[in-house]
Amino acid sequence: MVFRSPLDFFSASRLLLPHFADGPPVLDLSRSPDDHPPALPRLCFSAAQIASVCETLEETGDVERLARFLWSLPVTPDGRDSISEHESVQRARAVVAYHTGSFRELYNILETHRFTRASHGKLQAMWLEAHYREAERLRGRPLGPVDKYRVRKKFPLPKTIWDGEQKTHCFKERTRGLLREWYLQDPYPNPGKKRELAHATGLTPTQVGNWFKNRRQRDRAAAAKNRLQHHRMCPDAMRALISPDGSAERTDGDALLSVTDSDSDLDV
DNA sequence: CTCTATGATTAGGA
DNA sequence: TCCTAATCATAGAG
Repeated sequence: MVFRSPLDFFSASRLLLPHFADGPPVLDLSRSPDDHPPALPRLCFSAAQIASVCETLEETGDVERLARFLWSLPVTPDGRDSISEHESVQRARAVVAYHTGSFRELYNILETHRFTRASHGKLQAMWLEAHYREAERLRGRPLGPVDKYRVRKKFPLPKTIWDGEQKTHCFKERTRGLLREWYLQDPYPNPGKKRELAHATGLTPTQVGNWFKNRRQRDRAAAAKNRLQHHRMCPDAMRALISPDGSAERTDGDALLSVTDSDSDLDV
């Protein structure tokens, strides 16, 4: 036995890293050709240790060193060895491929290994960024939101890094009805009320907050538009609405009320 | 495709 | 921290 604990191995591997080019000692362990995992403690231990090194290097963001470390590992092309089976190792390979611009390799890694939910966010971001960059290079100018949308449509996330969860584009009608009711009663709910509403609608408090925020913003925008339109149609009447001292404070408030019915809320 | 509606995110202020 | 304004993202209608 070479290393007694993960920490031993890790600190050793950090020291040895520059010399790994000729093969780290830990890899010289004899191992059975394949798939009978007789659960040799030594074998599993080593692979797990390598995985742990990958994780740590990935966390520190030292991609250079991570790349060198991966380079030093024995690689079977099909990636079916006990080392490659560790998610951390595949994730590390993906990170390195991404940072070196080896997008083909990145896609291949992401498509051919199943990753757990905890990795999904980061891997999804890399998948998308890589495709954006390729598309960007192809057309020679930065992508706009619509271009990116098309790229996402063209290269859907592989099932290996996406559990199929979909963002809801619209809340349920009942939910929106509840939100509207509460909004009319109080457009600025305190945190307690937000939580209550969240519970009643099944949304998160943040979603409730977003909804109110968007609603206020869109009411104000519609109010401003209305005001402009009225102003154009009958400037004199509008002037009459402005208070005698010349301030226009009132118009905001009453426009705000008038707008709620411009939003197809016929059913509240 | 464009336009619209609507949920989410971000930057900056009080 | 919560707010606003601006903007992004995305589904659906036309």
